[in-house]
Amino acid sequence: MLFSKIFIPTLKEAPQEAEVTSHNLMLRAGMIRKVASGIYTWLPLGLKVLKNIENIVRDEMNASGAQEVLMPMVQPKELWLETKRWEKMGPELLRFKDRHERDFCLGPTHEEVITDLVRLNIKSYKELPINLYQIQTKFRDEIRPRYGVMRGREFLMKDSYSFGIDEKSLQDSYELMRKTYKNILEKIGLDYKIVKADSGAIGGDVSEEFHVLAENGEDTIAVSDSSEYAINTEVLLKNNESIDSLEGQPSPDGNGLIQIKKGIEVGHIFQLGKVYSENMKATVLSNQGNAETLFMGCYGIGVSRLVAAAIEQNNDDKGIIWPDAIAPFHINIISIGYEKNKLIKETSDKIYQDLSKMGYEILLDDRDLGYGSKIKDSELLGIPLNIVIGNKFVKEDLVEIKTRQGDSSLTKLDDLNEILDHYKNY
RNA sequence: CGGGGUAUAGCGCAGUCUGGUAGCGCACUCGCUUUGGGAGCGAGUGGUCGUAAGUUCGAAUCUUACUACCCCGACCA
Repeated sequence: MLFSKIFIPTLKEAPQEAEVTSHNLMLRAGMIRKVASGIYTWLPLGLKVLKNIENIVRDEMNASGAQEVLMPMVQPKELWLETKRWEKMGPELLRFKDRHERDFCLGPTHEEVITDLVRLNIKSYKELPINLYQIQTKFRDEIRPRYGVMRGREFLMKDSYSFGIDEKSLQDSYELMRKTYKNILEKIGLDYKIVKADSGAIGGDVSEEFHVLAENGEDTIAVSDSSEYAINTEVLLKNNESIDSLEGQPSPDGNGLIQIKKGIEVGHIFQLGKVYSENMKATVLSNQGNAETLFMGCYGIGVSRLVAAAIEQNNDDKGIIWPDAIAPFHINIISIGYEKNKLIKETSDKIYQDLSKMGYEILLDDRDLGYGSKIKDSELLGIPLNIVIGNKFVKEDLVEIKTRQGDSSLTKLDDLNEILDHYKNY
């Protein structure tokens, strides 16, 4: 894409509304704009990243055997009455009436709708286990939305729900999702921890959170310094103990000492058991011909939150540093004098074509600006690799290859393929 | 909901104390010169100063009420 044509309204100065790094950078890089508190429009650059993450999530979910569906955002009161959540949930459940005075809510989650779907359409143990998921906009009227899309009211979430005939089936589904979530976070390229958690209001027995480690994380987690063990400090702390008192204590799993870290919760997996299926009478016939209540699990990933989390974990004072797998563009061709110098234009266009054919997402900065402006923007946007074509090319036949991390080298254009092979591990 | 803060051009700000009809930087438009770390000169565009009411000859400025947004807390997949 040509930089001069794509809609990326970057900001030189930090907007006063953003105090958190990822929020600040998403606004400055022209990824999002606010419509109301906790409600955002995604602009082309932000949307590309969002879609990249969404597609990784989708690929891994499909690979696990889960099937994609799309449920409505608007849900009728009647289903929520069945699980008693119409009364239990507070104002975070946004309720309204249609023109016939019938009550509805905006879906903050979809246990009711999915359980209704399954109980009406799955009748035999032979159709189980099944795992259905969607990637969809959720709405929760948070008490205090904050930090941009990190804690928005409207946000994109992948939520999936597994149904099985017995406890064993649930555990298998849970383990499969646990593995799938690890694959997703590793593929995106983030440093994370699986954290033992309080299952909270959703109910059920077993639950673990996936936290992306970052200094600005909202949650404080205790991790062992010598094992994989991690636990949410909310679970660990008893009567008025301070978080600091945990640091250096023996880890509860018996391995090493506790370290306190900050994390951003990007995923949560639950073994719900029969909580919802009992309330909603979701049963199938077993091989004995008996009606058996379904065992249910639910698994969420905050797709839009992952965008912010990735930035929180990967940035410097110049801007964003995207992991290759989710970068909006892999390579930025910084062409200095594009409109004025025919050789530079033709060479830039040629490289653009060649690299695009190789499967890279390419940005070509054709704007009538100097090197400084262009490299600053590229650094702000976090594009992993830059190819600079300017007067060094005209005079000495050299282009500069410069990574977002700061490595740079000059090379003849002939060597480009070889150089790029080095960065080809996307 | 409790506490704190902000609201003046697209963004960042000054002007408010001490009332006199709005300004700076960046961005944007046009022209010329520039082009390897956010270019220069010249000429321009853009604001009923968050909303409403009040005080006053006169309000961005004083008074009152309201709203929106941000931060801390409670809360939260």
